[in-house]
Amino acid sequence: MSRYDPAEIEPKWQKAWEAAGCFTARHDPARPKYYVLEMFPYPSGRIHIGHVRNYTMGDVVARYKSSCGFSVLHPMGWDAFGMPAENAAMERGGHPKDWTYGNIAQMRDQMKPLGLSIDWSREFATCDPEYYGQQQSMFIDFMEKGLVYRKAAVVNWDPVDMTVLANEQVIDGKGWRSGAEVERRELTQWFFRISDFAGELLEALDGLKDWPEKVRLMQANWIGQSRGLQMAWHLTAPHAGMDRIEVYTTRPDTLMGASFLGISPDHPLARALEAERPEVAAFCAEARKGGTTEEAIETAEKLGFDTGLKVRHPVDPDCEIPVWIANFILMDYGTGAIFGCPGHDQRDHDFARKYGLPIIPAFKPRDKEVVSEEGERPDLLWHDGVGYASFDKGSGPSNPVAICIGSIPYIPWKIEVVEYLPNPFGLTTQTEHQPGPKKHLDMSAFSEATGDEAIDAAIAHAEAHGYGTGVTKYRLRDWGLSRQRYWGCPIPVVHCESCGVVPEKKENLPVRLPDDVSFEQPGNPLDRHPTWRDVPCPACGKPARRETDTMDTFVDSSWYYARFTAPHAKTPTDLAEAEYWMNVDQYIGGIEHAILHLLYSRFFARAMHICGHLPAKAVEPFDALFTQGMVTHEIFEEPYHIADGVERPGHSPINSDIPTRYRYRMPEEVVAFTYGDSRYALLRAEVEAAGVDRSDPENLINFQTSRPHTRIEVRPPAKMSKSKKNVVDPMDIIARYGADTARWFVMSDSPPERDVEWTAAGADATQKHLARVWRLAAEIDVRGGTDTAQDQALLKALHRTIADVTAGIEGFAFNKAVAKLYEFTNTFAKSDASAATKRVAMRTLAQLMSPMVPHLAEEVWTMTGGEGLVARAPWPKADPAMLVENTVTLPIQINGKRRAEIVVAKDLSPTEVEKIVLADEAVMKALAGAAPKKLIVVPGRIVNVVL
RNA sequence: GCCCGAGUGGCGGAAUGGUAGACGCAGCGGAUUCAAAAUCCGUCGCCGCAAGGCAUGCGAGUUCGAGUCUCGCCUCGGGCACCA
Repeated sequence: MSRYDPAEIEPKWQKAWEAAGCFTARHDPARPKYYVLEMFPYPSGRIHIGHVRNYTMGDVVARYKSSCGFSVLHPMGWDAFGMPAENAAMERGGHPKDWTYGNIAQMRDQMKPLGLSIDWSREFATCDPEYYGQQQSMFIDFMEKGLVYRKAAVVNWDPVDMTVLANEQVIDGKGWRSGAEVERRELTQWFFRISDFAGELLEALDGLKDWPEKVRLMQANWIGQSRGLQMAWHLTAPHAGMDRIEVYTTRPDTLMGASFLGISPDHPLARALEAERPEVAAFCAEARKGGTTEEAIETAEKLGFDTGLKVRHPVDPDCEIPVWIANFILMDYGTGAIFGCPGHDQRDHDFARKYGLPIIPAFKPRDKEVVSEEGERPDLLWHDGVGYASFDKGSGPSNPVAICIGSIPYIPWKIEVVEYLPNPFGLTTQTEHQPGPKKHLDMSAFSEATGDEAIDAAIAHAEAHGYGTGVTKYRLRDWGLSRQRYWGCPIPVVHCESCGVVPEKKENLPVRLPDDVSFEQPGNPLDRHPTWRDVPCPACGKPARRETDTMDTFVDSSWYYARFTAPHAKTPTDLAEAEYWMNVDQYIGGIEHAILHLLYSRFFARAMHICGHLPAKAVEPFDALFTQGMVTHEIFEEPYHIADGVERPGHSPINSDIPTRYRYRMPEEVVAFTYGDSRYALLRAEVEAAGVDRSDPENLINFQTSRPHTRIEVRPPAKMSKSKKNVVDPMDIIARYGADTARWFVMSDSPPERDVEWTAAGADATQKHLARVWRLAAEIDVRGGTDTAQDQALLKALHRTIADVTAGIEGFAFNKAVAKLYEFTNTFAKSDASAATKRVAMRTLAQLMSPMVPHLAEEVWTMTGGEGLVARAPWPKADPAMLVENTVTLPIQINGKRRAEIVVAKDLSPTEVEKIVLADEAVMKALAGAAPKKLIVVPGRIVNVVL
């Protein structure tokens, strides 16, 4: 061989690793273990470049740790249940199972040429009955321990297709296929009691030292611990057997600003009124329209309905305030009822202004003025009707102090120190005409209270006067796991008229999904499958019905890491194996999983421990977490429309009622280009058919201009996702350049935690570099240097590189490790050191490169006389003696600007440095004979002369 | 709307509060070659002939010194409980 030929060397070394069993995880009590895991993929059909990035990172860690002497577990599996398989069955026919296993086979074939150090003997898919049967067994254990229960919960309901929709299937509040306005509907569903663990899951975050701070923060916010006041507001007249409304608030200090009480449309009182009065029913129906996501609810127009009922203020029973039903109040949060304080809450403020409810301030900012109308205070600057006492010159407003929206006072929470006054703002007249409380909490002791102190004081007041209790609540809700879909793990219970809900007997597990199902109608085929659905009761034997809901796919991914420690055990886990391999030492995955997947896994590990499936040490299953950035790409949407029942390309004709529709196009299907400041895309097939010369954007824009109605929308880069079709197939890079080029390419340049927009430019250059390393190795004997005097310099650079690359890999700074390897390669190429030394240096370089480019590394290792496999060689150690520098270059700043530099002995005393600095030409010139005002010497780093 | 991030040359990016732009890509100039490919050498933030000045999304602040710390904005991305 006379050149670098990845097509020849890559399969060769992959066979060698396999023959040597390099990657088989061995339970070896004599050695420390290291478990590295990348979040397993959904088998969409083809790997994309994001997978290559993710799995190469894990592979670098796995290979590095293996070289460091650890017994490494590095497994791979498939998160194989979920909606895309059902969608494929609906669109193209076929069975989700065939589609899924076909995709798995394809993706495995695509991953293997990457040369990942994966123990494929542990591979499984979550849709394997062997796996989901163990999951069902654990579900029954969870039932026994009271970790699972049923209750009513809302789903997105498509009234035309008569089916439950996932949030993803709700687009602008409408069903994705039917286009019908989605409703919120209640169903009885299964729940895990994750909220019982809220406090523990929150506290344990502190122990996760090797998790990114931002992930811990996101989880803490998600769990959302709050200290607040729960209290009863009594109805002036009992209604439907209810005489009070329980309200929870995190802002009890604003109690005196209450001007209305709001309840959820699903509150028992609202339900009662709904049954009595058609206008309430009509309002509640309207309020239930739209999706169930928090985003949809928060951003929907605020709607309210005055029930006519009134409640008494807990502090001032003479004060009666109205009860409204409002669409932004969720039954799931708190008690499903709030008191509205429009003076200090933006949402309540908007609501009050819309419906003409009073806005009553409870406090004012200390030492700040309150103003009314825009224009009254010319010394203030105004922005959107809000006055600001100070403005920074330039862009935006800051320091909002004097607050007024229109003529209505409004104080946001940002102000830390507030002043609670018995009669804030002197609004006596206003309260006489409006139903605000006339008695006031005496908050004068807190005239300089911060928000938190005032909240504590208000809770203390409520408890002392017996109208409320301080409680700690969590935002975290129980985990609804029921899905009304086929392609998921069946919930192993049977509904019996006499026995109720009965778990399936464990010996009958797995409850297998039936194969004979059709997806021609919407909805869950299990519901329509009598021979699968109708079974005898496991307890009494009478005819009964299987549960037809399946489990959320998050359940599957909440314990796969534990299953990898004993993937074929006859129980969910094998405790001896779990004891050795757990925890996952390094978990790697996308930031998009920062909250749900990781929180569910943390809960599941605890539940598994309670049921005896995991040792106590594994309740936090992931010791260290790294969240890699996403690979993004532009999204292309092609317009089309349907006229007279026929699909036609392009936008619908102007002035027609026909809607323009869009479909996604893959990057490879379009020619994208920039013209002026805009991005354009054309269908590749059309450009090619028309024979347009693509080398000049001018031609492309002319082609576009000739057919404006077909303009493809180019959306900004977003996470690669199959549903948006903005995925790039890495297979052609691998086929053309080899796996090592693909691996080196994704590890260089971008820091792994950052998102990258994919661009293929540079793969050529990457391969050139690898070929250069190969050539440098091959040429050592032919053109080997002769100057042994240079040996020491080369070795010194080598040891510096060992230290830097090791630090880079340890710190997940792969791009910096790669940069150091480039640097050393340049040093090596220029060095005229002896052939013997060069051989040693090159062999070590191969080792340092081996986690990223393992095939090339083996080849170079062998060429330079390395024994055995690099994969088995111990990681090189930097000799501390070789890292010592004797001199250092100190930049000299004059007034903070660099003006000169000096080279001094590394340990020269500051006093000596000062002497040299003061004698420096540039410094003397700047000083012009005067003494410096100040002279700062930072040993080993910098000198600053202040004039 | 709420929570969490990110923003540095033409591009990807580097920089324990201490020389902004390591390293790579692209570009430009040169060597080699009949020519090209490949390879090698050099150059490369912006303005300026130069001295020098200006530069890390925008505006303030702290500091001898700020890409880095603080405050306020802007833009983009992720998550928001049934996408995985």
